[in-house]
Amino acid sequence: MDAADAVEDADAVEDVADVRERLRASGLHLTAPRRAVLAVLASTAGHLSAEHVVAAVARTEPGVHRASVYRALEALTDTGLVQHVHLGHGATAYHLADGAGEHLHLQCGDCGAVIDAPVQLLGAVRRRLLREHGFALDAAHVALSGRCGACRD
Amino acid sequence: MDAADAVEDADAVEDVADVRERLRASGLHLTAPRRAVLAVLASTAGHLSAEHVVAAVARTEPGVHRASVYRALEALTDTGLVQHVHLGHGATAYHLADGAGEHLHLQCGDCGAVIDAPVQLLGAVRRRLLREHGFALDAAHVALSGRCGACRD
DNA sequence: ATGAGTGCAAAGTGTTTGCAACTAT
DNA sequence: ATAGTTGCAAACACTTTGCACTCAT
Repeated sequence: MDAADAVEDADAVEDVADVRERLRASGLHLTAPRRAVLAVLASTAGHLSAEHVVAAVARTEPGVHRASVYRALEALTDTGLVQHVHLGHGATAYHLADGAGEHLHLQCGDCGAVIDAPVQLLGAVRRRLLREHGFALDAAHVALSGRCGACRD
Repeated sequence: MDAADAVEDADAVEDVADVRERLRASGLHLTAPRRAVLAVLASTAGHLSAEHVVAAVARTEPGVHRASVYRALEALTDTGLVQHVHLGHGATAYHLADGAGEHLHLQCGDCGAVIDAPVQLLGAVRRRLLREHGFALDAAHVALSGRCGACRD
């Protein structure tokens, strides 16, 4: 996938046919709960907890059960459409997989805010961990903890 | 305080009088649950979940309640005697604050193993985050996620 | 048609809290 | 004496699971 379906302004996951296609590749169906979950994630720039998604989905699709949202998030993660970050403090956060590539996450231990940062920030560390510890770092999968500028008054 | 106290090795946290001193500095008492929790942490090199500590404490001090262990871990953390790491997968892990200084943690997403690594590994990243994002990284507070050498086969 | 997916209720972790009784200082 | 602490039970937040039914394909 390159020039043809290259990344435009429009987010690829908002294209229903494309989503159905990707799900089909894994033998999965495109259902109302999954569509609703994707819509919620697409409508928010930030990182949402599963419970937050549950609440948001309830507004447009009142019939959708909490468990279905959790299962939808899992299925969409498996297909690569959605990604999640484990936060030290609080619940797992979900966001659409942006075509641009992964980003890593900084979480403020005081206010809880999650800040995005470029992955390459840990590039050198990743190489060193691999070489010296045989450890293949997945930098985007957990948020780095610390204190944000606003909270360091 | 019995004769056995004289036999302890150099580890400061194993010195009961010293521990009492540090707790006192915060107006805290040295109690049976707290002593038991420290003993458990001192007897294990690795990182223990709160529930693991609960189980271990139950062996020597059957009367100690689960809630007291959680509260003891919190109190001991506040005084700096104990530290904890948030793991992406699974419960928070506790360990004694080693006088040598902090170390950071690598967790394998496959086998769950927690590997220690030197803090300075993230020294450059920490400086850069502070300068470019105003973010004060606490590198030891969450485990970095990835896949360990043994699981990459 | 048929396997994938759903809603529901219920259970499972991991952790916290209100409160009366207790104890280290 | 008097904070600080405990045990207990119950609540808590987040997430998973078994099951019978429904739906996308």
